[in-house]
Amino acid sequence: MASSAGAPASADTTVLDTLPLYKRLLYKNESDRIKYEKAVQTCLAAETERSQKNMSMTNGAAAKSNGSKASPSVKAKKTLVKKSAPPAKAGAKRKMVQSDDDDDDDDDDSEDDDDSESDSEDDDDSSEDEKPLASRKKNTKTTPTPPAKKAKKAAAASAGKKTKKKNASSSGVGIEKTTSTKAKVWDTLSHSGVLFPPQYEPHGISVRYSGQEVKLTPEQEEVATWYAQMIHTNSDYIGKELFQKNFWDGFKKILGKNHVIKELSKIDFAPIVEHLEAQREVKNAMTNEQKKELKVKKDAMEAPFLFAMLNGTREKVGNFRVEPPGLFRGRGEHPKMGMLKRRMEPEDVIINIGKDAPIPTPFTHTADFQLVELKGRHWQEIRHDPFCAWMAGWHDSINTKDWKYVQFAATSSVKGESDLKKYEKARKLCLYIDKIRKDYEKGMKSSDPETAQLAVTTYLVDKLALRAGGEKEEDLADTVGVTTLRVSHVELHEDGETITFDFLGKDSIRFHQTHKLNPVAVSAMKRFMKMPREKTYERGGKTFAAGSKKGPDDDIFGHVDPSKVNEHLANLVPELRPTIKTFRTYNASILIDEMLQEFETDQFVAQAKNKSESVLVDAKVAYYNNANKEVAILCNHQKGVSKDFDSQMGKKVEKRDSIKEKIAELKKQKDLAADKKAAKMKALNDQLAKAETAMRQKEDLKTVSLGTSKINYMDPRITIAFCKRAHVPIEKCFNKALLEKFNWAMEESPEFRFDPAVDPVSRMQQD
DNA sequence: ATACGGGACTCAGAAAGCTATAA
DNA sequence: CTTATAGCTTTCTGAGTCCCGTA
Repeated sequence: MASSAGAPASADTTVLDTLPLYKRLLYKNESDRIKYEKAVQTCLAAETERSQKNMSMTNGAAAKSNGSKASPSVKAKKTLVKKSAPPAKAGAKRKMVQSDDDDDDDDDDSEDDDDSESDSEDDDDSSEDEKPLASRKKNTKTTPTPPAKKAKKAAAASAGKKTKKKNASSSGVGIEKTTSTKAKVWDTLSHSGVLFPPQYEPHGISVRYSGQEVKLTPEQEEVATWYAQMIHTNSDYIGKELFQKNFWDGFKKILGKNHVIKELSKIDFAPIVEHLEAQREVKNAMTNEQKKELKVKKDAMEAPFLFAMLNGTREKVGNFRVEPPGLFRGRGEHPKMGMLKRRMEPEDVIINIGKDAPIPTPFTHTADFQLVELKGRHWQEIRHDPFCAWMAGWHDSINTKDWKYVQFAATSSVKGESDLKKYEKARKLCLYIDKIRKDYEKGMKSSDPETAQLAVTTYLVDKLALRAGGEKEEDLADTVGVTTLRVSHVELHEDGETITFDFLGKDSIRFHQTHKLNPVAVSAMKRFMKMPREKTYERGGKTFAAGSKKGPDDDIFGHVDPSKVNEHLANLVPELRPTIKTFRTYNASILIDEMLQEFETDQFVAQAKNKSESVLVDAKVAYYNNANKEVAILCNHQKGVSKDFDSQMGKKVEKRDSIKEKIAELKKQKDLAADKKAAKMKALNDQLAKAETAMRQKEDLKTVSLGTSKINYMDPRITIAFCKRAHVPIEKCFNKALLEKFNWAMEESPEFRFDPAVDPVSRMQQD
């Protein structure tokens, strides 16, 4: 793998000097390069050794090592592996490692206990770097090696609030983070608060009601304009009965009793829609200079809100703009779609800020981005809670239990820290996954229904990366997760192991997949579905009594809920306390880690001989994106098919066909010099290949969204290590925003492995 | 209940592609 | 005829939005 870059250098220049710029950027200096290359070699050798061992042990591993030699099958195998048995494969691999050095592994476990404790302490240390060492040490560790489990239990026993208060009152220094209790986020915090959306500027245009012009008050007009806006943008919501009903309920109140307008269907919003269309045209007609000028004004206006001072450091703020009023657009069949979302006022907003920081002034702004102070107004509350990372918040006016928060941006250090923690937790799950799997494989055979249901749900979480699925109120969209799956959501096939899931998950995104699962789990599910209803509940105004026969709308796993599953996981692995969510991160990361591990630069270069470097890099990136795609499929990250997908696809087909025609024509052509003809042919063939790749990509990614897994699920260190190993500029995989967000991971070494048991660096530290 | 992470969608601007024209 | 360029159109991308779910 490393040999391409390890070519002998001439006497006066180092190898590093001979590399193209993007490769040079990967290393600090020549010795750094050599170090990396060596590490890569070692890592590869170890990997080869392991896979050879695996080959002699298990079938799955044998398939793997065949695959890496017969590269054409790699892709096919990928799909197979992913579809049929990712955990099994991953498990087999880790099992190998563990059985190799059983003693080590036991040590790993106990050391890890300490790790998870000291992890949080480390964080404290780093956040307190500015403080005198003495005051740090005093507060972080009391005894050299406290029995971790004891500390945790003791801490867990005291309620979160209490611990919080205690810490808060302990003169603010050194928060004991021995628990999952919230940690102190800041000592000092200052910021500019929030920016309110512009006040409504009436346009004075009427609607027609039964053909008659009806004047509206500014307040009524504003609401009518929201609706007109959705007509204007041709929104799908407009056609929905529920949307219309909810809108009308709200609008009716704004109109007041005895208003001439009595029915929504008789209102003609056309005049306002026309106005909006005219406005859009004006906007589109703006010259680039005018646009730029506006942008400058906007930036200047927003500048004060962009950053906050957190413990003396300037950090970027996320969403400081208060959400403007409008019509609520729920996802899927949301019962509240179309309801009026009212305007938030300073009196609605709670500010969280340092005691010594100046209290921000509430501002709104004009259409041309001039700040306007909201005089004589006040905030709902000024809070000084250093255990909260938010700077402002307000109650959502639609889902009144919901809160909206102004938080730090994803690129901020606080978010980076919690990101790292999330991935480290998921990584450690690798060390316990065998234990968990053994537990649920045993559990699903249990005759105790709760034990069996806990086991099967955990199995599904591990296998399919499903979400938890909490109990939901009736006034929210009817979506489910693993613990709330209903009888009608699964179809068991004849063979007793194939199962088709079809349900709406988060955001009402359809999960429609067929899998071959563990027959024991499937037969257990069959049993659960035939069991009498576990508990009485109400749904859709009807009461379902416990003890009766289950129907299609009944929960399959009536004995369990997310907290029970999470509790079970926590009891099983008290050192880590993984949750259902941890499995999603774990599964996504381990999948891409293993897929990228199978990429071998040398082999790749050999295949791609006589290709230009940029083509080569493109191909590597395509390999990466394909792995990313598998993760997105695992997590069921989808995107809506754009309205003109078909026409766009049609164009691509046309283009390909026209190239084909040109090739056919060229073939017939006789009166052309052979060399010229060959050159043309090559160019056309390249074009054809490109066009076909583009078509395939477009079709493949028609409904798959890669971004979400890249942002939230795949440990960035895996990607960074891959880029370093394969000599792909990191910018090809991470855009500007992600580079910034994953700043914490950039120094990762090329041999990084997600599984700490396999990661050379983690192993070194363990020795 | 609170706090936060995750999620798809939207829209504007950028990039890429296309066409007409001129050199 | 090829090539370069300008000016337009289409497609892609990223930032921002605002809604959803978990612990």
